Amino acid sequence: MNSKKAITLQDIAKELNISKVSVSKALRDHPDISKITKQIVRETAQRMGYLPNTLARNLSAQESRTIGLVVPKIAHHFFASAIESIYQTAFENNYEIIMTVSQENVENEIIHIQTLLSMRVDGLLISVTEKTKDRTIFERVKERGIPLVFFDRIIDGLGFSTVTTDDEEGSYRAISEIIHAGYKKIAHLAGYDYTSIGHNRSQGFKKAMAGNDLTVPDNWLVEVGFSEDEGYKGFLKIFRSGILPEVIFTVTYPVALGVLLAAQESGISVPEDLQIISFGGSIYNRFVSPSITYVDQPSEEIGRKAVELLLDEIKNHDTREEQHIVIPTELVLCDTCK
Amino acid sequence: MNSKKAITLQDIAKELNISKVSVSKALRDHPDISKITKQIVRETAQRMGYLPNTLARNLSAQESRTIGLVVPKIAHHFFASAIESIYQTAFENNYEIIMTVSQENVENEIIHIQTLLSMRVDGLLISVTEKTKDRTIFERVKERGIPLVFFDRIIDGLGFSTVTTDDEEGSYRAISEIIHAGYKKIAHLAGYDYTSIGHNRSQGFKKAMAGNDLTVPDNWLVEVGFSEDEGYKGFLKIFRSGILPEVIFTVTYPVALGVLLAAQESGISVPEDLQIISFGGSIYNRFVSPSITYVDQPSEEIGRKAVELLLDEIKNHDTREEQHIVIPTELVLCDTCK
DNA sequence: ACCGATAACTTTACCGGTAAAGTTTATAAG
DNA sequence: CTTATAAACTTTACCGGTAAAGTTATCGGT
Repeated sequence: MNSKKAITLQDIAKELNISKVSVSKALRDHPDISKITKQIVRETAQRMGYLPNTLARNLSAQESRTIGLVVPKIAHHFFASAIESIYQTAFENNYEIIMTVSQENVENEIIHIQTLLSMRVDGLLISVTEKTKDRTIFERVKERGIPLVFFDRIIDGLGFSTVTTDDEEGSYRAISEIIHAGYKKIAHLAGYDYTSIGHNRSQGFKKAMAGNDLTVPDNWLVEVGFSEDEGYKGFLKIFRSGILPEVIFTVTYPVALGVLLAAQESGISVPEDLQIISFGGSIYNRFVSPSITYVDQPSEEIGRKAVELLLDEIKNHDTREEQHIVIPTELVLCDTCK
Repeated sequence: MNSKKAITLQDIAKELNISKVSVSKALRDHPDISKITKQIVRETAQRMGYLPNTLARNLSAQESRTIGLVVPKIAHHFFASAIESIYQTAFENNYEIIMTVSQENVENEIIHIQTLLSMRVDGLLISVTEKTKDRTIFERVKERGIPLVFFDRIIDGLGFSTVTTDDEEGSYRAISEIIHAGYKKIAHLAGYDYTSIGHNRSQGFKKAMAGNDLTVPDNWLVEVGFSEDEGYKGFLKIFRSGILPEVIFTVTYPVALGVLLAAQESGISVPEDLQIISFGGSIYNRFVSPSITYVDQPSEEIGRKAVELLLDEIKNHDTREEQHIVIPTELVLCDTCK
């Protein structure tokens, strides 16, 4: 029952008394080989259950038709959905994806990038962890000339292309809109400022507040991670600091859920006593009560664009300039912030 | 800016005026090489940014330390969570995962399995689509002697190991429990009977009903797919057929959400007029209103066990017997079925 | 002084493909 | 009747590693 070694070109060649190169050519429909031989070879390969050895082919071809993907998490609506569309788009273009998960851990991220480089992927698709600051590994990738596209959570200034949502603009418009709806006391559970999305979403928030002559007390601007847990803690920080705002704007959807939970446990009713608005939603949001008003990120589009951009860079290796695609978002009004 | 070809053992060898085999041995800490040389080689490799070519290594070694994974979907709580734990467990054991997504499509599933075999993965981890009936491809895998472990959605009778939840028993106990709580009119949106989970969950349901001398009218037993969409349609089928049951038991959580949505749109209040109970839950369920009583599947444990079992089979290739691990579930009471 | 053992390499061969450069035979052109 | 040309192969070389076998130089034992 042991794994008998797989059929190779040589096995087929021996069977037919021709050279393995002829078999290789026949299967690739090379003009050197006659129609009859091609036919026979194809049938024999089929019959013997031949499957080409991708390792050998890629080693020889010096390309792998494989893309390396590094994401911080899977079980998070935005990523699950973006990943699904990345897989779909790659599949349609005949590329394989090798995905790795950093678990929001910087060391894992580095290990995974190295592993993917070792596997000689044709390009990299990366969304960094919530803690990534050090750029060294990315500079190394740059030196090697491996195409890389960042999506959603990016590192800029390195000359790599990026695909993001309009974090600043989207936040700005969303907050402006609810200010015009009459809310004035707005707090922000922001992402760490050294993360691209943390910084940009926070910028949009600040601009909207400043543009409407509203000030934000220090303890209404709290830096947190991107998880539910962090939202929970973040709410308590604001709650305990004294005065509760009318609205809390959160950097991600899980953070909003954390706030919701912490508020409920603290005896604060949402949306009666407190409004929540988040950047990013979830397919489950419409079942959540109260459903949270959110800035919708088109996750599938981000995934698709990221793959397309990367494939473009892989093909037009030397000619391509770095590109920065920004995908517009829109505010979806739900039970909160009415 | 083009991708300059990567550093190889030969490059390091030339730099140091030794043979590439010595470099290879030095980096692998082979006893043939002196301490001083090893030191120099390591430093030089580091300095030159050497990363081993996994393709070449695996081709030569005839093993890849890679597991092929085939799942039907990602953006579904059970899978997102199981996948995350599969990745984690593989990472801890120094294995890479190559995941592919069938999108519940049988043809894709076959293509992906072939691709993974071509990539010479050391083993396969598969959860089949909701439509998979044909066993041919799995028989081929068996013939090749490649270790394969099915998880959650399995095909049995082929001699492969499986990791599942106690679908039948879990359903049986859950339904028995709510019968004892006083509910008698219970419908079931079942999965297709040729799927393992569809069949087993349905069996458990039927046994519980029969065991309590309850009959199930034909139109209260509807076969559907595993998605929200299917739940929506399934509810309408029951709703339009005349009499509404007190409880609808759904084969998956997304199906339950579909029922919830369709019920609400049809003017049926949940949980006042109708109870829902589902096999499988979601981290978001506690935010859903009404939260749905569900049979909890330990998705992380399933993922972890599946990887461990597969690694075991990869290592003890010939000696291992097929194993069938069944992981117990428990009923989690929420807003429905009180 | 000679022999065998050992340390520290080097050379050769192979993994399973593909590209490039032969080789043979039939056929068409001059 | 040569000779160039094309068709249909075969041979050789290479991709970047690793295992196995071969090569030196050194050293201790007798």
